[in-house]
Amino acid sequence: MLSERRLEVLRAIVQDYVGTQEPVGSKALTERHNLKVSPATVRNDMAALEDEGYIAQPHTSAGRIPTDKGYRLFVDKLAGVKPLSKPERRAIQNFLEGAVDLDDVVSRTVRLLAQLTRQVAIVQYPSLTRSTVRHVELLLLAPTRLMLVLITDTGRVEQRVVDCPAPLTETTLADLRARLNSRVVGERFSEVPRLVQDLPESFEQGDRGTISTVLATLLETLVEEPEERLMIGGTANLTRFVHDFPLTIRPVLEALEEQVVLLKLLGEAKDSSMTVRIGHENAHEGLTSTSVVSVGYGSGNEAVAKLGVVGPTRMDYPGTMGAVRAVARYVGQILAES
Amino acid sequence: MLSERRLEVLRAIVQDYVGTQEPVGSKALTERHNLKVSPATVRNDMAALEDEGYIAQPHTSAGRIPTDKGYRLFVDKLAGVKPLSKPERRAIQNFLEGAVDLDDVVSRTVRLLAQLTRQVAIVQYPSLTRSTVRHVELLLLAPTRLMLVLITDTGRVEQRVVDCPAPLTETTLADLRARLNSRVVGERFSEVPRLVQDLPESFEQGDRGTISTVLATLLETLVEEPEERLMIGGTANLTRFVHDFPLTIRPVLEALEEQVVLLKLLGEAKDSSMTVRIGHENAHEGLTSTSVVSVGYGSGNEAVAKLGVVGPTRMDYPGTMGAVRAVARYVGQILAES
DNA sequence: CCCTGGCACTCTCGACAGGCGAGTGCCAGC
DNA sequence: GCTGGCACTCGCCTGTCGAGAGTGCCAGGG
Repeated sequence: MLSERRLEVLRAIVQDYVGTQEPVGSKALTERHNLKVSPATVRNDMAALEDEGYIAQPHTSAGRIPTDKGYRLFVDKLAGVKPLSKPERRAIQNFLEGAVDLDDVVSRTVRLLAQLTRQVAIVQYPSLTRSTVRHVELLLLAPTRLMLVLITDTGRVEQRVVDCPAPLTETTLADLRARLNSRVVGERFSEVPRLVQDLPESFEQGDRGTISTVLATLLETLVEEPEERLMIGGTANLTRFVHDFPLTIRPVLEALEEQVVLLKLLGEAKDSSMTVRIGHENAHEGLTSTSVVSVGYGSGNEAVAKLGVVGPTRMDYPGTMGAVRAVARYVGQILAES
Repeated sequence: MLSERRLEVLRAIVQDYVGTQEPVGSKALTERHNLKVSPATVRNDMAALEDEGYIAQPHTSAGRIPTDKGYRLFVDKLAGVKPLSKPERRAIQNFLEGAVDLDDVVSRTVRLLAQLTRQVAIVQYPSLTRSTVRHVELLLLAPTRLMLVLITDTGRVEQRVVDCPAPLTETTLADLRARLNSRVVGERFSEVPRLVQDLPESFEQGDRGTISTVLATLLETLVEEPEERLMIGGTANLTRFVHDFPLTIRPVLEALEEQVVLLKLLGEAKDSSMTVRIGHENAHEGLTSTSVVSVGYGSGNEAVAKLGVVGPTRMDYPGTMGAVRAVARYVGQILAES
């Protein structure tokens, strides 16, 4: 186990390195933090920390920088979550309250998060699986073609065009619409398949094929989660780290374009509490020099989706975590109101 | 007026520079293109081209590179549009046909365009103003709160929550829904205000306020074009130009995050034909070292939106224009079918 | 009149060497 | 167990130099 002071030294190293982006030496440490010991002592501590793998030197005789393991310890034991200031919280609330629809909420959230953390922000759209049905609409486009519109309690809208095997009359359609809605409105998506299972049987023989087709499309939309969508923003912030540049930024931008990768990233943390994945803890190899801070958000107690930021491992963890948590909280509120 | 051969020299310079990304000298030119004259002659031509402002040298005694003016001449007079190969066209069609809804069409188009051109792709969602109404749906969420859903002929869906001044019954709502749809379905957005103007008068006194509120929201959605949305992709391609790097990429990423800027960018070209804006021709200062190739696309003869790519001024114009044109054409087809 | 080969000049780029300074590890003393 | 001192290492910066590429100009030839 590391002594109290050595932990203190590690904390100082992380803080200084995050601030200056440069390897930090023993002398600078004693000057900037009042550790009440001499540089020589700190050097001994640093040697110990290096043996344990918490810090490393880029080259012999340069200062030390934290390793992934060092950041991990810092986040777990040494850092709190820095709460936002009153004005910041007011600003968040004001900014989010102006949103007119779900797309707008998400896009505002992304911009806000990117601006607050000065990093790349990722916001997942409220997930379908945990949502409930608000309404299902069916529109006849042509005798054998109709459009299915699904509206969820989170305000999300999905639509599909369905080609029917046989023509359908307006009356049959109205009938189907009414019965369908009376069964599924207010229900969770996972319940829907069970609830509509026997619906075709209550229609005339000739229409059953069509009804089944429509229902199949509906279930597809619900179950397959055809696109767990998300929005990202603040990619320009990547350019703030000009040092190790093109090498780092390229794979990150590529990873960010792969929605699948990002969804997996957000999905990896099982529960909805705040999660920090540092450097190589991220499975995707384009992101091994970045850290991901994510948290669930939702309209009620339960999280319906996640949001977070991606930044260099050398990020201001307390500040970032504070911003992410605060934004998630307010977005939850906004969703609950609408 | 420039002689035939000098134009040929300019073309050669542009082609070589686009290929190699390096200033091109007189000797290399005569070797790679059979100009049938000596390097010395080419040097004289180059001096003339430089006097006219079509090319420039980064430093004394380096090769020449084209200026914005040079690219402009190249695009206008010297370059054709390079048609895509059969397999490429097949691939486009196959890829786009798999789309399930409008979002999917747009997202596939973006990815496709980014991949084909190896540049940043921008696709605007089909615009509301030129669209027609397919259906308007009204749902009662609470006695004084309803949701308005607008579906356009391009498959786009907009929804708004409306707070009513007075409670509304299901029957009145059904009545409104029916009358509203019978008037506006199939009509252009610009016609709608006129068509619904006298609608409140046909309802009972007590409901008129509510009806007016609903209609006002509808008109707002139609007219204000509250969000001309678009999607971008392929930003990782920006990192292919590692040379002048952080300086260039930063403002570009920032500009790309500003949807307003991009919409203006696409909107600037008045008609829907292929437009190329080179370097400083772009109003936004973050984009002065990039070129934008854009074209309108639509389901019928008329364009409903635009798409294009953003890349460095030193891009392969014929190839890029070919890809952009082809993609626009196929997207139009897909939209027309659905 | 235009093209051509030759020549001197300019300028960038990479390699190399030397000096500087930051930072370290170790040791003896308190 | 902490501290000051000291020798050492090594990366970075600077200046110098030579090579190479490209140019502009000029005189000669078709």
